[in-house]
Amino acid sequence: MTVTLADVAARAGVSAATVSRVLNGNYPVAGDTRTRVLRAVEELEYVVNGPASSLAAATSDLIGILVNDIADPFFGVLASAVQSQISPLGSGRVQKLAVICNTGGSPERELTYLTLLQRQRAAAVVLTGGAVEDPAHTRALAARLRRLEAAGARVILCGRPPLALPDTLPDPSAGTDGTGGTADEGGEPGTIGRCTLTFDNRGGARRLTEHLLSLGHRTVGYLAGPAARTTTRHRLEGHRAALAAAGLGADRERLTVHGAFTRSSGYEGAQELLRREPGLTAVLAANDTVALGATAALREQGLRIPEDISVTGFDDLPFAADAAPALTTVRIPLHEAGVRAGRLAMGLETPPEGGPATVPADLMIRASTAPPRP
Amino acid sequence: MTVTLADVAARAGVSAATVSRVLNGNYPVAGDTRTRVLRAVEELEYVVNGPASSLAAATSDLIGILVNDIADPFFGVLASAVQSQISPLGSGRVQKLAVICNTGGSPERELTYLTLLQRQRAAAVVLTGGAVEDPAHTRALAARLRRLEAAGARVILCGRPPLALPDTLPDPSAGTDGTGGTADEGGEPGTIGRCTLTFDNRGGARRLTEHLLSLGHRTVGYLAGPAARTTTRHRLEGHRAALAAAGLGADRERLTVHGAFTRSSGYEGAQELLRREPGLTAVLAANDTVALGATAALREQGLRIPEDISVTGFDDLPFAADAAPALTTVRIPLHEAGVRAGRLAMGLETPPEGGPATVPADLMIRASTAPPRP
DNA sequence: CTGTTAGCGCTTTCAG
DNA sequence: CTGAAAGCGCTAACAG
Repeated sequence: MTVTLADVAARAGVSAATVSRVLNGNYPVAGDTRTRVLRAVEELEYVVNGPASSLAAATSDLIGILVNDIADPFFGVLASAVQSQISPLGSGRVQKLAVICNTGGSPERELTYLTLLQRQRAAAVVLTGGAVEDPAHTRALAARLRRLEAAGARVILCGRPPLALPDTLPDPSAGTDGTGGTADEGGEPGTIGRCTLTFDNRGGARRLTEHLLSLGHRTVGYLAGPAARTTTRHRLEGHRAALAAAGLGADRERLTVHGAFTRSSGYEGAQELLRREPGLTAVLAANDTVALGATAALREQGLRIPEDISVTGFDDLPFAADAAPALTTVRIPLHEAGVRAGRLAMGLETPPEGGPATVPADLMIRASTAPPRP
Repeated sequence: MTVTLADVAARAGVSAATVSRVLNGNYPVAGDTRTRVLRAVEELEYVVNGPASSLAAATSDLIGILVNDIADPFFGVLASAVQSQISPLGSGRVQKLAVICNTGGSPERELTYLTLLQRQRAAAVVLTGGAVEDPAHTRALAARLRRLEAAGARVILCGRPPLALPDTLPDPSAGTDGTGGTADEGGEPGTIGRCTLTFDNRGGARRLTEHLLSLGHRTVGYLAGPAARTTTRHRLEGHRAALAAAGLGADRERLTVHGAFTRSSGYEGAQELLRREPGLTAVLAANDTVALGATAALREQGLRIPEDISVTGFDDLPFAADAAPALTTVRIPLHEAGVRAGRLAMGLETPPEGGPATVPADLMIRASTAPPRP
């Protein structure tokens, strides 16, 4: 019923092999034959059978992108940027399709998707956003990624640190030089995460906190993300490092509230923070979305921003600059990072020399922060 | 090198057929044999070869989702909702993968992606957002979709009207009853778009405009989306219908500026509108993002919102309620629509009876609109 | 430059 | 309930 290569070959009066060659353009074919084949393809409205060619060629043109939730602009921007490097508009015909996987932050789903992608023989897999910090999961994840790499897939980590496996690596220090060993050998330790782009979450949070301190704030609350995630931990560490440097280390637990990376979590968290410490003069949120929720809650308490209380976000998503007041935050160049990840996934770029590349996180001072009231 | 079905079969001491059967669970297998096979699968870390099974079974577990740009929350929310219905967490094991395709609004890319998806033998294709209105493109699109359906893929339109092909259909009226004919027969007219969810863009825009008129506005500008797109046209039509009903039809062209669905387009458009008509008391934007840009531009001109000028959006994206002032807009239940589209794509739900289903668009009156100054 | 020949790894009748 | 056998549609040597 459906037209196959053989049909095209018959119509063009050539062999199937020849048709395959003109279609893939990876082998010399006489210009004349070529046009004849192309015409037959047109006339028959022939469309290659992807699964069949993937099977025969042992490759596929799918690239997996794991995200927490594609509805979250953080991941949307990242995924869109990755896409821009692997999709049809680009240079040449090397076009891959992006399989977007919503993990919802669930370790099990992350693993499930990885298996599904391996099943599809994905050419590459991009894991975005922070990782769940749990030894068992990390181990399982490393195993899956190793298998994926052994199967020839490129693995790119974007927004998370390379996998730390102290208890699995024979010699942890060996992995650091970054250049040795091939991914094809499977079990090779230190291999996973060679293609890594980490975000400078720690540095960004530190600078953000320093900014607040320099404005004179001394009683700052922190709306942290979900526990056991690298993003949460790193941002929190940066924040506390800055406080500690200013001699403000004490009382940290009381002024930290954990929650999801959502607006409602920010809304509730801000209320909780205020309940614990009515004298709060600033609130740092885990990200911009959380900051928006916090802002709403604080306003409802009759507080003006930034006159009565300062608020900061993180990520600098598109809406941050348009919030009122415009949100002071930390800009992570998500688009650029995504583009880079996309290029790595396509093999257009070589993995960063000397270990993971760090994506900068720059302070964006806007209108939501000001000195505390005297 | 890589382990295959045969390896598993050998290890379990059964035939390949049996392994296939337990893996697919679509055929009775003795409980004992079953566990033996499953154990072998575990031990060998066997992962099915997707392309091979797709080839053999002539099916694939990919579902294509065409979006303008996945970084745009409008599409992100939609795609996420579709995902929620087709992905691993759900009921049963029927898990499909979502291939997200950024068309960037380009007709050519839309067609290219459709071909790519057909090549992958996608089980379904969901086209989201407005369609480009160009006879040639519509014709080409219809042809592609028809082929896709003929190849057994389900085609779902989400956010656009069914394909209008007056010049191609032998009997346009025949397609309207919606129930006749099977998609499998190919050329069947009236078939395409049977699985359609249209958004009530016209009604939403009309209600929004009526709201402004009822507040007393008489000089309202309109920041329309890109020309030749159904979304743009329908929203504009609704807007003008409301104006006409109020006897305000004249001078429309002058107070309408077309632009992209972007913030910068809103920013520039608002400036242009103000240049053309300094006495403007309200600006309706094509969507929330455009409204944000317009708001910024108006503020820079020293105008307060809503005291000096009212602004409205469209879509009610998450950030609309958090804008300051909170944006009056029209809520399109994107999540619900996406869920429905996902279910249709999975064949979990039957196509809407009696033609395209209309997704409502409700007015959300918030703080960005108020009566004009006397 | 082109044709022939084997498979790629799985599913699926058709017989047991 | 299980096995044997015949492809699914394409690619990739290998000869010409």
